[in-house]
Amino acid sequence: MSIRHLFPVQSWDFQSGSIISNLPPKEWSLLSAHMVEAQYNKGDILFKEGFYPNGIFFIRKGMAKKYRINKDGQEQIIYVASQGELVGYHAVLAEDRYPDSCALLEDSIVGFIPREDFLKTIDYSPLLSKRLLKTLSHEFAVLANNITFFSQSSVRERTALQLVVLREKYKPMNDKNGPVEITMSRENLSNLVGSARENVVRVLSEFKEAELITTNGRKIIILDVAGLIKIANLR
Amino acid sequence: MSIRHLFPVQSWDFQSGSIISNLPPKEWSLLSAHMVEAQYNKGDILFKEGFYPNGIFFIRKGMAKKYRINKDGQEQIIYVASQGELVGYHAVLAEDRYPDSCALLEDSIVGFIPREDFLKTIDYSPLLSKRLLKTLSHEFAVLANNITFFSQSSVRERTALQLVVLREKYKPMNDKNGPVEITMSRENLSNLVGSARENVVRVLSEFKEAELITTNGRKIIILDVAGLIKIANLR
DNA sequence: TGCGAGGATTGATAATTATCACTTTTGAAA
DNA sequence: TTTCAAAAGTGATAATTATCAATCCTCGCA
Repeated sequence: MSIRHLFPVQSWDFQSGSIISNLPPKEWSLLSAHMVEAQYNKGDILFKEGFYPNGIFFIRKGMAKKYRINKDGQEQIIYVASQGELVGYHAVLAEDRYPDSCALLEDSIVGFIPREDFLKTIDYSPLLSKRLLKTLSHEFAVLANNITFFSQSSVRERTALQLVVLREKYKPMNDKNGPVEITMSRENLSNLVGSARENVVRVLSEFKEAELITTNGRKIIILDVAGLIKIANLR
Repeated sequence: MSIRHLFPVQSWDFQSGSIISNLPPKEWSLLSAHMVEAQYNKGDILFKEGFYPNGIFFIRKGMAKKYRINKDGQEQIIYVASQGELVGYHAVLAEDRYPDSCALLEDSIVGFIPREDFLKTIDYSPLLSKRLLKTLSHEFAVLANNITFFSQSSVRERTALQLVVLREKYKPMNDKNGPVEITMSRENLSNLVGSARENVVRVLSEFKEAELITTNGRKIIILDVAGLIKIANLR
């Protein structure tokens, strides 16, 4: 079931996949000349905040979290990147250290493109430049959304929203018919929602009671997206 | 007094001014070919969320807030842009509506550059493209900072941080020696901090008691930046 | 120079969220 | 299967933040 008529998915999604999808052959061969694909395990770290970047990453299969850890060790997940998305390009383009860290949420296949190839392809291709400008500008809108929502919504609303957003990301891993299963630890979910685990768990219990979701072991199964969207109370 | 050794100013500032500062003559003449400069009054609106952009704005003198308003009418200030900064380019580059609104915080002089000239200059100038990519990527880091700080810090910490950030923005309007005066309504300050006016006022009273700040009428005068930075408790 | 509307402040209290302590459940390994 | 460490869930309570109701100040304007 698509929810585009009920919920502005794109307002919460970077759509970084569109940067390289259907790139002309010449561009793609320049970019992927030295691309190395590798298998990663759940929990593996692609890059860490504060380090200088050597290249960018392409998530061919799997899912990753972009997050920051504050001085108290508290983690905040900024974004969940899924299949087809690029990560790690901000630091390269800003000519700066990584502003966040990135770890895999499940076993994944990830391509690595060296910094030089990425920059060279940008120099060669106005199309790639344009696409990057477009995606980065769109990301601004997504993050502005996030800031507003974070500062003005309750834990209950934020949890409902994140479940709706996660549902979109976990869709490709699920049976096309049938409800979407989200396999994310309560710890990660609360770091995404930006609240303590206990609070998020209590909200989940409430949602379960209201039959908006159900659980199977540790998995969260979304039963009523429309209901969750209503609770998220966007506008 | 510079606080760069105490506080990472750049982590909280878009630095969009660097996009057009010292642009080569040819680029600048293309970009500014039809630029119109105008005087605006405090409170005037440059653009509104949801509208399609016709061009970008250059704040020659003054200050503007970028903000979003949620369905309850609650305003969240995303960013305060000051002298020398560009605003409104995200929507043009994303080929989308404005993700936020922008209003002037004081009487200002603002230049308007038509969409077409901006895009044409980007097409012509790899340098401008590069600078935009760099600035947009840097903005990502700033917003990621904001999200983390918003979700993990108390109103007291957030208020201290914003005062430090605002001090930098209000510096140019103040006597080079002497402390910096911030002329911002408590309403705007609390919309920036992301809390109710009353809470922010109480925090200000506490800061005043501790002689970190003082007030003169409605103006806030920063007396002890180092103390505020300590309270902001960054890392 | 005094007036008044809007902005700033304070106090009291309700609602939300964080934290700590503990029990139950889960799922992977023996 | 059985076991057990880690994850999930629950309850009680503290801390923070929001909200409502007043009152006090400021500053532009008559």
